[in-house]
Amino acid sequence: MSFELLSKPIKKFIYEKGWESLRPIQAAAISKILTSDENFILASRTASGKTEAAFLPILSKLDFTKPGVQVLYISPLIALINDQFYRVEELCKNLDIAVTKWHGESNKTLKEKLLKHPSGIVLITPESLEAMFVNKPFNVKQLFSNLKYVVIDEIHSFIGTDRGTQLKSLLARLRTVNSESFSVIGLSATIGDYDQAKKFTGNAAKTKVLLDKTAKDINASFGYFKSDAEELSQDLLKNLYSETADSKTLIFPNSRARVEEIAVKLKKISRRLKGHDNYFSHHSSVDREVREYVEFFAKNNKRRSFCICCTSTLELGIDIGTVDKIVQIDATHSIASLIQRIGRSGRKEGASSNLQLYATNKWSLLQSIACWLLYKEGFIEPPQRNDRPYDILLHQALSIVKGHSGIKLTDLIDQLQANAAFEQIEKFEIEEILNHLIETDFLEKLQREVIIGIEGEKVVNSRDFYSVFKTEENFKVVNAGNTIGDIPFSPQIEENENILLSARIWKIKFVDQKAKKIEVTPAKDGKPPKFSGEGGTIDHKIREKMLQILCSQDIYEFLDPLGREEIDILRREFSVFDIQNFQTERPLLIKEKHLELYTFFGTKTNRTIKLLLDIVGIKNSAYDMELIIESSQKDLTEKWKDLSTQLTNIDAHIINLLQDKPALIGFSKWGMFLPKKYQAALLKERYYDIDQTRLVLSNTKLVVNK
DNA sequence: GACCTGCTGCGGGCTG
Repeated sequence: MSFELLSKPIKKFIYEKGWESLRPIQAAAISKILTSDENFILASRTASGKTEAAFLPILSKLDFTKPGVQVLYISPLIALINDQFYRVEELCKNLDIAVTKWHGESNKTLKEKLLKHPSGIVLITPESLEAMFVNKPFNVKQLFSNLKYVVIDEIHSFIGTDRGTQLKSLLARLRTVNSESFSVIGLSATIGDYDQAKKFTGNAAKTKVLLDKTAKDINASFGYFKSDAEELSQDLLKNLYSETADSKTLIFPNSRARVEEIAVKLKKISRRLKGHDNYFSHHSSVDREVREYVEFFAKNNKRRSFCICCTSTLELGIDIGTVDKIVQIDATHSIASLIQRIGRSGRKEGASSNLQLYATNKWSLLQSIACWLLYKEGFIEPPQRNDRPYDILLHQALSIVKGHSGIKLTDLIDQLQANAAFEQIEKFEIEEILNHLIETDFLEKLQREVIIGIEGEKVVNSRDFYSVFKTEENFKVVNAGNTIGDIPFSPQIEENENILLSARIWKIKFVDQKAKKIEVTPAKDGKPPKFSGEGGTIDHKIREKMLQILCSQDIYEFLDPLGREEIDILRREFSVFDIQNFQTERPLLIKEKHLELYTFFGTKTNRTIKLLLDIVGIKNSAYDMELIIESSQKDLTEKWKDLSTQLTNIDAHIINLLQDKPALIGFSKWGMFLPKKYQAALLKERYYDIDQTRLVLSNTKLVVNK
């Protein structure tokens, strides 16, 4: 049915490809996109043909002989643009439609060609689009004034994030140069909140979700191997080796250090047992060219087994060919992440996914089970709220002023106020922030116009201006002229220390502090580099599920005997509390000298509770799973009832806190240039969770041990 | 006890 609606050349393309039928999401998207100008979110699992679902109808529908770029495809990753370029170009090859890659690593001559003859399809990153607004505002108009469609790939990676707010603002700015209006198509396999996804297009009322819930079969097994924090147990490694030696595997531990540990140790085992040598590591500290080689190897090798240990660098849709098995070591930090990772195997039609889970300590075991059960229930955590992004507004204000090289202050205010990304920010707030930028010399006022000020010049002319996220400073690791990767400096980095990187072992020969360079030679034994990081943000629902598991008697068939035994031990430990309702009751362990409150709340709620306890003067230290409280039970229960009253005055508390610890705003790259009041508002919305805390404080009953 | 992402314009030197 849908097929008949397509244009002749597109039908011919499908015949020639030998496709017997359209996938469900494609059939749905074709009939909807061809017959309306609404926005759509295409939600269906990985490798279900979403790219074609968007492009087949768009290519059928539009007249590409018209001047100007007709379709803008936006991706969070350069690697994804490079992959999609081939797919889109193949679709377009008989249609005489120009397809241009536009990102920091793409060919400049081809970019110039596009500027001379704007037409066809452009594939771009948000940062490159930002740069275009800043440096080539005239070209933005020339290229995109006739734009008909914007396709956003992996749209979940933008929703609720700073980068997403930036993109949303850029789309709003594109609309102001667009002669008619363009439609937005978002693609994703993991949408946690459909209403938020609809809002992302800038017009929720005009956005429809097309959903294909068909899931793949998954063969899952789960092993518990207790290990210490430094090194994995030998039993786990042996088991992992035998499970993966004869297949194409992706292994996801949760840190770069552990990636290196596993890659090196499995390779050692494999050499001893005369197995294959195709063990790789893939994460942000591995040199880009080395990573590209690993991706190339995986994609182009049909028969040989391989094993890539990786972080979330291989979580999104980069094409690495067929993978037989996914290994997850310890709990993912979100269900969305688990779904993306599972999606990397069994990509072929009809093939099922194979998942092997491991846990190395009791809390991670519990969290892994919670994630797995929530995954099977179909739960995906909602994205973070980002309703009043003052920091991104500040960044966009600088970007607009720079792009205009002078703009009337009232026009700037109007533009920001009309921008859908900032719709919840009041006009007087915009004025206060702009006035602050003028006072701090980021902007300079010349009668009615504003231009970039002295302080502003320092940031807008930097290469780092175009992104809204922060990056750490690294040292380059080099062996005989070959770059192996980039690692953060730590006290461990000194001559004659041995480190692991890129699945190999190195001895440090020379550290050049000035050039930020580390010379290394191959070695036999060593340790992973030290990487620093904040703890992850765990959703409330995962923690609640963990308590539910402890309170239930369910037996988990998927879990190995050691894992079941560990869960039994945990359940016995918690049986001293008589928890009847896992949603409203929380265990409070009374010890001789202190109290241990097992909150089973999400990370942000834990943070907020800790802040409130500090405010009322209850000495405490916060850990992931528990709050250690140094006060009497009587004191705590009395003040607990009163904690929520502190929430009424939370703004003043947070402002005070910021005076003492200005570094708290460090999570936001542009937030540090805001007035303190707005920094506090950012902290309140993004670092703490006031609403959830209010809710749990009014509902939660502390249950003490028998 | 975390992970990830991207990047201009200009000038000078070199290659074909």
